[in-house]
Amino acid sequence: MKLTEAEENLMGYLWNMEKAFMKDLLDTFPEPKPAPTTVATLLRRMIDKDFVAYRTYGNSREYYPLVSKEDYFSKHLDGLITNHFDSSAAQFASFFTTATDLTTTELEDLKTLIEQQLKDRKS
Amino acid sequence: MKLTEAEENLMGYLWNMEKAFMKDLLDTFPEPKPAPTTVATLLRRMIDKDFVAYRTYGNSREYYPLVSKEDYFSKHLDGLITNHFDSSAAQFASFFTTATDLTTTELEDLKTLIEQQLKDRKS
DNA sequence: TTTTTATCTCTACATTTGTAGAAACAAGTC
DNA sequence: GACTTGTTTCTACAAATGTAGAGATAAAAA
Repeated sequence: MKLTEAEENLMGYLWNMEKAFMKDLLDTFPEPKPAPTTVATLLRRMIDKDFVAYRTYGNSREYYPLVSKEDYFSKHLDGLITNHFDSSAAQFASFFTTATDLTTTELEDLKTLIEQQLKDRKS
Repeated sequence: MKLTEAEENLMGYLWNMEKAFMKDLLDTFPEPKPAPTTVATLLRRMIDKDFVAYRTYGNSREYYPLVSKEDYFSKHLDGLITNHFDSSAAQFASFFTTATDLTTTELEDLKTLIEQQLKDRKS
């Protein structure tokens, strides 16, 4: 099961806020804000898909993600790599570093990160 | 303009083959193959969206991509990073290296690649 | 040249997606 | 207690998507 674009967008807010009431979500949307019923519908669908759950507080609900951003995008990436990069994460990585316009500093940071990760594995 | 999932899948074949006739595309699909008219419809929509064009050879057409896989995914990535990683490619990169299960060798290759890229920039 | 095969266009249709009004309620405000 | 506000459910509906039949046609095969 996958989120649609509108749902994914809303989910983005929810990931940032960790948990939120309808009102908070609506506030987060930039103008022009969608109708409250629109957000309600999206939330409902996301609940049906088991991406979101909620706790009831009085008359309203506090929504929260059931799937972490990491897990979600990890799967997303995985699908992308499987379908379009010969299932090779390395191939994708190589594509990524060339396609994105990382600054020199960012590249250096990335290198450090990789070195760190390599070091961690040795243990 | 964006490709839908079914279209993107078909586009994947086209990118691999560089150019292809209807028949070749159909052959590429794994069982159960879609109806030829289904593929025809997808191609037509992709042509309308300017992602594909064709040369006429006799009675049939040789289709080819108008957008490179690199450009396409570059934009895709860009959108993803903008919307969910604070517009920071570095942040995404860091997520990527942890989320994907790169082998040690792949990590080393990636490191080499980055070093190469850093070296290239210095000139 | 009759038949078969491949391809293309047009049309169709069920689902999914994006968006939201109408109506029901509960909680807070006057 | 009547009114306003926030929230939810139900229902709706246009547009996008996935999938493909019917029919026209042209090339290839028999």
